[in-house]
Amino acid sequence: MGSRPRRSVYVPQEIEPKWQKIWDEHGVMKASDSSPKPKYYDLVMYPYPSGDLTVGHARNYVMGDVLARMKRMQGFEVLHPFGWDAFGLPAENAAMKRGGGLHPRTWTRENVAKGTRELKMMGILYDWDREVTSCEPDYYRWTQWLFLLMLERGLAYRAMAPVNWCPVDKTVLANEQVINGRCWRHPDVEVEKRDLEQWFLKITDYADRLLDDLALLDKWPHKVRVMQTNWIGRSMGAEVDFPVAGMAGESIRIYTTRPDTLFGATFMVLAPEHPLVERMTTDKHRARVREYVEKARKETEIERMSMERDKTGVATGGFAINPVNGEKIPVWVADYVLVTYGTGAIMAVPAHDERDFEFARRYDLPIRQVIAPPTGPRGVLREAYVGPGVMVNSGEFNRLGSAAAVERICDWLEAKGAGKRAVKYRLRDWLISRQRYWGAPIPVVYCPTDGIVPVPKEQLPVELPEEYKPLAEIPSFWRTTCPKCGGEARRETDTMDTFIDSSWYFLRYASPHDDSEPFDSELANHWMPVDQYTGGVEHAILHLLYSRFFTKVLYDAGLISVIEPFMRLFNQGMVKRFGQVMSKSAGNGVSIDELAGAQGADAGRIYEMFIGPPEEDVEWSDAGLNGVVKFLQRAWRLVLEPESIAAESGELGATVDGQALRRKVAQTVGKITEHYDELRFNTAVAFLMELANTMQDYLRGGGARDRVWEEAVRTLVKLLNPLAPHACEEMWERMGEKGMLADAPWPAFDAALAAEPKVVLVVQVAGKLRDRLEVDAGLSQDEAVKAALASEKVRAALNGRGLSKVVYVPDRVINLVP
RNA sequence: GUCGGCGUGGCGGAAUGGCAGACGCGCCAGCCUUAGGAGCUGGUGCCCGAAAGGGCGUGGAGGUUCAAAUCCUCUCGCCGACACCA
Repeated sequence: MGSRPRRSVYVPQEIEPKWQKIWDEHGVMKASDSSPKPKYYDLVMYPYPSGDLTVGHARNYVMGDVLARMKRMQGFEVLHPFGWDAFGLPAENAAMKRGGGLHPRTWTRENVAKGTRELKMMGILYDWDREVTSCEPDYYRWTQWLFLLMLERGLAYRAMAPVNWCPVDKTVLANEQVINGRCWRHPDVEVEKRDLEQWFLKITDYADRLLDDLALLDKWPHKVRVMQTNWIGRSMGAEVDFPVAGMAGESIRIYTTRPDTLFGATFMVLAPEHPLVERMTTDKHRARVREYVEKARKETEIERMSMERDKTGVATGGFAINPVNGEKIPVWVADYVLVTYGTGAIMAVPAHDERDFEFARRYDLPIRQVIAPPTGPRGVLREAYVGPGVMVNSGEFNRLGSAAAVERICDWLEAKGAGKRAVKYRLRDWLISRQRYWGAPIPVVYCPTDGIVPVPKEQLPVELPEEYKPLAEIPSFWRTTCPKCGGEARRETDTMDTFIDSSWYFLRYASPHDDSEPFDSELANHWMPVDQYTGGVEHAILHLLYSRFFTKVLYDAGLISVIEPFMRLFNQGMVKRFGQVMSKSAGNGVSIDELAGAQGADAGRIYEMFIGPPEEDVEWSDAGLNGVVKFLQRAWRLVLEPESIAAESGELGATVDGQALRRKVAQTVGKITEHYDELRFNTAVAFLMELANTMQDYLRGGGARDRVWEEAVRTLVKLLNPLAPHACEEMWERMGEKGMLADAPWPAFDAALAAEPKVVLVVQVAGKLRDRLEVDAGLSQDEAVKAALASEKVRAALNGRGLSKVVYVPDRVINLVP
């Protein structure tokens, strides 16, 4: 290589802007609604426009882009849209904190422009014509429309709810704004609990379907399905009425998942807020009970929920009758019973419930065992036994297994009218009111004559006023007339939780400019469901559960034909640097400008895919990035060295080396296609590196630059294209290929071509590796045994012993067991 | 506390019952070069050995299997979610 040929040098700064412009002009990622091709809906969770986009955040968008680009080349009509989750507290907080007093709208729009530019710099292609921004009136008009749909369907209602109230700001705070029981803006001010009328969505009506349909989501991460299952928290049990002693016709209804332990109930507990507390309490106990209830009410949610604190409670002095045995048991009040779950009252079975056990110990209440463990000592319990066992001390149910007893006792309760089977959920209705400016106004008015009146749909949107101030302080906003009677009325001044905005945006992408409805049903049915949904695991419950809920409501309303929105879900890991999640504000971010200006967006893209398993958090390293740059440069040289362009024609696979190269190319096509599809990008990059290495070895070994070589080069460029699209388009053009690479067909996998004629057969003797033999592929077991026994090493290991067993896995391993 | 996940070379990781360590980083030796944070060649799990070769090895201990990083049981460590839901 004395006199080097003049090389074309890879300069990403020149080619990246060039191709970004061309893609933009050609509308490469524009999705056609009327294409005859099969559709593929590739969606990434739309972000909050923080203005903080780094290469770390971009990782997830690169994943979506790689998939979109491959699916396009594979002949799919790909919908790959983008938008902005622009409403809500984060945007408002950021505007206040970092925007120097900017209006949230101004701040948001600036960040959207910035973010769009940065995404384009990374070479990520979206159908920008379909961009949605949740804070713009042409979007939130339909968010409001959907609220009205919920209202019509009886799924939106107003109710009193205890909320976090900041006495200084005179506003309700979101849970996220309460830090250690104090207001986030006034660290010295404790948040109060207030009962206020709030809007709720009845997601609990859908609890069963949300739970049962998780079974359809077999391509979701197991973890997310488990989390949603637990969040919904369905439990089966019974409601039982315990008559109150001395109060005819009055009873305490409890809920239990363990009706088999009914005979073990030695006392009862009411939540402090339970309506019967006051009436149960005898005069002697009144003062203490009132004091306790008062104290419990004052405590914040945070204090009350804080674990590892001793259970407290007071006796009411009242008694109730256990319906199964007529026993009179004392009724207590304690704050470990929650008024918001079940019936707000429990029967306490200290022998078989850890919490009741702890409480009974503390207040010296009786403990009666009614389930005998199948094994182990009986007698005095040192702790609650919560497992199954045999019924004891339970009258006619004695000697039954506890599982059978559950059914028998439920039957008994139902026959006697003392109780019934019941299902309860941990899931609560969704509180959507926010006393905040930056959200979609809830479109109702309060009329002294007509009560709550929805704003007529044709009057939507209820637009946010220009002035940035709590809506309740803007009379020009809330002073209005009743749509029904025309009289003076007051507008709702709360806005909606931002999770409402994101519960339907994936439908809006189907018809983003529709100005007569939230989405065109036909188009939504065409594109839905989302084939691949990619985003952070932090949304495992809220966003994903709410979106599933909305989808089911819209299905019931006949507006859409799918019951689940997202078929396949993927949670990508985060990019860290110096041990912390990369972000501009943390000062450890690598900006997209920096990257593009130095190693180039393509190197960054490949690196982000190569850096580690896509679902794991990964540590950014500049050294690792350099390795990828070298790979990219090597690929560039392989493809564009002058000799490879001036290829000779020749017979396909004329030489042994040529055949091997063809085989490697075919194998790589198979593996890359599969691994991109399964989002296993780190291994996909490794296979491409292997291919490049093989190609380089081929040339070094004197391989001809014939048609086999040309085909290898073309295939390498195509397979690499989704990862490094700028470099690959440029190579494609310089190779003299016609048309854009983005439009070129994806290479087809040829299994016959990929098959290895010779394989290395591993020979084990009694499970220990003794030799490796190169043999023809597809050997029969007899042939394999013969080949193995021909080996000196194998014979030595067998040491003259015969074979008692042979295990043969064709083309991989043969295990000879003496 | 409960549930879920993860523990593999100096490092990121690969292999989901069949050759442990693909691919890359780093490191070592050499080549090329005026130069190298460029390029090329070879090597690189650990231990014994001059070598041939042998032994050991996927947090730890057992087990299932012809065969285990992979499946099961227990255990240790780390991470995440939920957290009195009766």
